Amino acid sequence: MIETTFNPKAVEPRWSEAWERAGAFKPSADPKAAPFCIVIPPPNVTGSLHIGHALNNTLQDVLVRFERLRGKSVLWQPGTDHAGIATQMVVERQLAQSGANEDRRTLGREEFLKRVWTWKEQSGGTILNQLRRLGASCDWSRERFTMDEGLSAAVLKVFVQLHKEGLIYKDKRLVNWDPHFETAISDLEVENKEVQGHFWHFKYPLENGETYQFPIAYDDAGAPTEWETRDYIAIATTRPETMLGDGAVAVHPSDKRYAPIVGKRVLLPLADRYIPIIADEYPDPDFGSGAVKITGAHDFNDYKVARAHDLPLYVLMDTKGRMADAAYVPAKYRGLDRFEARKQVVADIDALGLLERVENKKIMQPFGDRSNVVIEPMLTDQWYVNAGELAKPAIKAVEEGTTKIVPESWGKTYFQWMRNIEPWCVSRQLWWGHRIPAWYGPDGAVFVEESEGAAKRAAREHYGKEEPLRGDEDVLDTWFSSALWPFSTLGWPEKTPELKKFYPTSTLVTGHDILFFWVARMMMMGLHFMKQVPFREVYIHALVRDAKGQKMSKSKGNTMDPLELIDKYGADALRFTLAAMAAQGRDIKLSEQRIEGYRNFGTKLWNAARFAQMNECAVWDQYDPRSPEQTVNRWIVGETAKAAQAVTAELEARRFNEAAGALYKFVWNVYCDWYLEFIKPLLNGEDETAKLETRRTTAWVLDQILVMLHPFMPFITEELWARTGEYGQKRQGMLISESWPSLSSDLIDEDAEAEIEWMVRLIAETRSTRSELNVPPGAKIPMLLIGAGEAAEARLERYQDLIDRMARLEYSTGAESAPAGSVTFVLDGATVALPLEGVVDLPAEAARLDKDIAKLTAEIGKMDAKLSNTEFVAKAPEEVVEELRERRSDAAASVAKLAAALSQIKAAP
RNA sequence: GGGCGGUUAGCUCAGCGGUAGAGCAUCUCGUUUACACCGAGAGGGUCGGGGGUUCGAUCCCCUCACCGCCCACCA
Repeated sequence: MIETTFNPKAVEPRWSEAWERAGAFKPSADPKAAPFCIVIPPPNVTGSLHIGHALNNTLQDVLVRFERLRGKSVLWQPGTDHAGIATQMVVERQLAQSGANEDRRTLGREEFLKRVWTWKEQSGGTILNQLRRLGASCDWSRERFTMDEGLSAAVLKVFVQLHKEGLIYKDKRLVNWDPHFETAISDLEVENKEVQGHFWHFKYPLENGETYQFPIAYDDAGAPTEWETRDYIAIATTRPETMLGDGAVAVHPSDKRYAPIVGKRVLLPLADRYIPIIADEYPDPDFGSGAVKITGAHDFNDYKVARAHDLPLYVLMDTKGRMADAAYVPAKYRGLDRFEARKQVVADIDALGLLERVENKKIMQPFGDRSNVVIEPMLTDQWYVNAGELAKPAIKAVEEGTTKIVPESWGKTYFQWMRNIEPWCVSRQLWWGHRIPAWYGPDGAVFVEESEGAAKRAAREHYGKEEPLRGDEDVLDTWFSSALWPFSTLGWPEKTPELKKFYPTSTLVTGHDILFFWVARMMMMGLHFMKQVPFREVYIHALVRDAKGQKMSKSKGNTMDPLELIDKYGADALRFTLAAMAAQGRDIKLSEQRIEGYRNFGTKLWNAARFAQMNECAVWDQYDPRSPEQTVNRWIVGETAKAAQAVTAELEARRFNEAAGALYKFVWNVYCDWYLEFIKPLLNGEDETAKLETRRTTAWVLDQILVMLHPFMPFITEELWARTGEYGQKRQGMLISESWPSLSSDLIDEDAEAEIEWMVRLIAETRSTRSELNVPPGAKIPMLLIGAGEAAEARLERYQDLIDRMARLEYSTGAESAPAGSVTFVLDGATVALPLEGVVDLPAEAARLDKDIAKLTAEIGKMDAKLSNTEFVAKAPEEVVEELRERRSDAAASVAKLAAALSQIKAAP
């Protein structure tokens, strides 16, 4: 016997294990089955499952299970990402906390990496196990890691080939430098944030005490009317410490105020150097003083100006962001942290009387997305990928629709970024990651090869003799290996059968936060190395945001932990909620109540199955959905077909919320609320043929529901599949390997549909207009149909047609005598008992009727106005006018009915 | 400064040319009934403001306001 509620905790682990043991997650070997492949966005090994992962993987699993049920050969490729900075950070923190007084440097590179690997082996699998709890049906036997052997070989090959093609090169230019991790990072890893800062106005004195006339007042026409004599040029900066590295002061060539002094020199205070005043298009004459200090080595804009004017570049800081030990840095600043140096510079400028003023100002400042420290533009040697070149085919593929982005609007974002893409800095001064396969000779010549041996051979050829080589110390950006994920996980560079079968992959499911980081780069690498797009479709889902800073007041830090939610409500409830909320829009805010609601939905389904079992509705494998003769059965078969068509279409269109909603409505509002109620008389009746047909239909529909719901709620459906097989015919296999219903439209029986529609309307109307019945105060109203007195009889007459239909549906209890609290009437010779419900509060009913009448009358007035508008009647489609007329007459009839009921109530004692 | 999105019931959100929807919450009534993780009802909305197109606009167009996100070099 099925118990009254579903117990996810007991059931979920059992099925997870059974599925995996049966190999249900492996692609089917059927050569005729069409391939369907999704590569998982590899979570960081350091990660633990958050609600965003839960959403992302639920959607993937829905698609994967859906396509598997549709008979495709499905591969969902799992794995994890080594996450360079994040992982190194975790292990370094662990070292710091261990109290052993060790850090990365004291351990040395080799030993440190050993520790990281140990950590990875111990903890790296956590998140994949958490995904298993969610029910993710990845082919776990194919789990990959971005730093495992095969994927590392792919990275080597890609790097070397791109280098040979000139698409990877080493360059000295300004790069975003993270002084905390002491590494370069890419543009994407920089977050610009607005912070409260200052704008310091300095005076740089002209050489030899020279002066010029500077306009300080203008007339209406913009001509200067007043001048003052100046012996300095005013500049402003948000970063005073960089002034030590200034190479010039720039003004706009059209700026007349400074025209007299362009080409002259100013004294750079503190540094005691003279720097030129140059003319360049870059300064905006209307901003600040119109003059800009040019610090080529510490600002991206200034760098361009400095290069254009061939200005010297002064690198002011070391890798930790401390003032460098360099000849051009005055001794007193050397070794100071950049923020300390800033204070000191300002104080010293002030002491010289050269600080004009200080302004408070909101400024945009770059922060490292991991370290959260201020990023420093630094002049260093780094490896770059020529992204501009690789982007071209990647742009074209989306333009031409070879890869489709869903929802389409994200295409714009993709194009905008791809069309303005900058060289991608791929080297990182870290230890954890793929080491850059470059070796340097004594003269600095570089040899990029897949192994040290190959590099040595190349060097021998180059030098004509054996020379010692020094390997590159740096590692690659984590996203470099992630960019290869769709083909490296399938075995590339080997020519594996999986690669042949599953590349290009079918769909990529991801959040928009990694559109640039990952999706764009997979497109570039996939097209370059495979000559084909990595995936046919990119589905971009919303981000789940924690309601931090939002109205949900009571919260402190209300991030929702999916594992806790699974413990509390079950994986199915969480999955269904996420899918139901995954409308193709923006962000999702999740409420726990919603999950509770969908947990209840699971219970509802569970109890429908319980009902089926109690009524011996056993599965019959010979069941033909065309066979039923009873109206309700013909009707529900049609409804099932409609539901199946809707769910299929919505899933194909990736409207997960619509698919989930269609299932929810069908199960709860159609199958449970109406069908199971309608068949009770049949199941309790005498007609054995009808009874058997109804039982089989009930079981068949339930089966269809279980299959269709399985992608969303795999555990409860699999469990019910097994349970319902216990009392009927034995199941041949597990639900996960069943077949998706394909039910054609000709199963929809319009006559049955019409009859049921009438039934439903009858019942609804009887309920809602009960006040129309003439009943004494305090009397009870029969819920279904019948009242007492003349009005009730009039009603019976009015609904005779419908009652006939009901009779044909055998919607009668056949009770001999009515139980207490019910009324009876005779229908087609059978005595029908109906329960009595509801006490009528007459004054309240009268008030409500008054209100309804007023509302309807107003509406009728509006409709009359419209119908008498000749323009409307002339222009509107005929059916619209006709509909309005009908509506008007319906409303008028309603008013009459209501008025009659009102008068009856008023007449009552 | 560009670009994108949002503003719909008390809350969280769907819908997006043809009589305003869901879940939760609220109120009323109901458990010998598959399910109280339930059932039957009810209340609750000038679909952010203002213009326009249309026979008809929550939906399309323009504009304003507020909120959010992404990109960007204003020192």
